[in-house]
Amino acid sequence: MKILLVEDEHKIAHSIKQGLEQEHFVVDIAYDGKTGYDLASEGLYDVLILDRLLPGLDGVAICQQLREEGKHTPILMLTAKTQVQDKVEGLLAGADDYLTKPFAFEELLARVKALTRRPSGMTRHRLEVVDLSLDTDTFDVVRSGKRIVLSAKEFALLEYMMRHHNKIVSKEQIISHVWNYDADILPNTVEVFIGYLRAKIDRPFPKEKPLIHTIRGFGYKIGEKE
Amino acid sequence: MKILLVEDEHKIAHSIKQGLEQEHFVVDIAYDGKTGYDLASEGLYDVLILDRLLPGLDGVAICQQLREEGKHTPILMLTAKTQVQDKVEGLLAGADDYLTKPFAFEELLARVKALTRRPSGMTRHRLEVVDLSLDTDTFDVVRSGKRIVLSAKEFALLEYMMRHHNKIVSKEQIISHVWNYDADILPNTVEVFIGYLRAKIDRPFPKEKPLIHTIRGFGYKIGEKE
DNA sequence: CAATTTGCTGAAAATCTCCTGAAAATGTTT
DNA sequence: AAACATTTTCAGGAGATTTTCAGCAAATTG
Repeated sequence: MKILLVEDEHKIAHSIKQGLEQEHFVVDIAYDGKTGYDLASEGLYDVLILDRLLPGLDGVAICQQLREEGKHTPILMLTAKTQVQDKVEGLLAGADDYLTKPFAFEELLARVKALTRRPSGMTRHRLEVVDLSLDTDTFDVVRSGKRIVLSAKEFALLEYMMRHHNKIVSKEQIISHVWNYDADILPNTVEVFIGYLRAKIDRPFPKEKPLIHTIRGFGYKIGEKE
Repeated sequence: MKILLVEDEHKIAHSIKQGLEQEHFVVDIAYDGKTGYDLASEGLYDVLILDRLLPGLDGVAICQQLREEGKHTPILMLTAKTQVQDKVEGLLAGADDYLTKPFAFEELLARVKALTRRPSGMTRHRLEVVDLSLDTDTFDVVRSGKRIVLSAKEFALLEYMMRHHNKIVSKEQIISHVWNYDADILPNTVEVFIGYLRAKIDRPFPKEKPLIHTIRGFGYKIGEKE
């Protein structure tokens, strides 16, 4: 789960980033509206957190522009003011939720989670593929009743693949969704992590069919067949 | 938005119909598989909701048949059991989503909405020529309901030809579009790959007319006639 | 009907992709 | 700072794909 945080106050930005990373989100920061907009429009993020007041392009403007382009990434808007006026403006611009500063981190977290959950229906924090399940709330990963312990990156990779089960995902897609945008990662790194996942979720279950498949020349796929 | 609901239990069918109508969907009901299939194949519906277990033709069978005919109306499958086997079977048959009974109506609604949303949100990347279809998103290639596995270059070549179906494409055009601009490729390489494609998409279907045609002196063409 | 061109095909050669063990770099805990 | 875990790069090799080559068949030309 990748989040873009657009916030000009470095201190606040970093503390939020850190908090979200402890919750296993991948977080990129943009310190001004322009770069924020540029990054957001690539469409690689699952949630955007926009500050209402920003140097250059402000939160509402970014929001509006993205919506006009047909992008509907969930947006959480942060604002200093409590004014009803602001809230209305933000929602009109296309924001999905609103949070007034100062706020408790827990509150931010709750709303971000609500936004990430929304597209897949009601309360859904569990991904399942055949006999493998992954819980994005508790970070439990279980196959055939057995608990599996994963590292942060392994978890992020598996989550991404499970969100796209039965679809082929290329190494490039994986890199841009699972790693930060400024990370300079070789395709081989993905291969290595696929290897780690196989060692943990396929090899220990020789009775079951393997779930991770490589489609040579295209990428990888998680699912039962092929 | 028009929905076809194929469900033999009248009570359930009506309560679902009523709920969806409150959400401004237009809902038709078929109480058995045969009529369900007949109605569905007219292609007038935006979403199909199929019960897994039906008198006569069951949900999976309907699903399979429709897909083989190249119809890709989004399908939501309802199944009584939680069995992994069932889910897999349904998805293999070509369902887009499934829901296990009993379910909360809200959940059904959420999924139906998700299915109706998809076409507007994401453009279906599917190319079709007669009974051959190629999905540039999932990389699935299917002819007459049969999956065809292609290598990366074969896929790229077929994609290019299908984007220009019924048009003649020269070997030079193919080279410059399917290979990198700096690749130094002999025309014969294209001939070889055309051979590979024929072996995979024409030869295994002797009952159908071949789709790949050589126009001596000019190039190749993909399409029904000539 | 020869002579030439164009395309097909089997098989060899060249190249590329992916996997893996291990080392290096980075991060975390104690 | 040491011990440990995680992330990332590197290098070698197995196997699949891509590309070339060479001989043959079919069409075209004169």
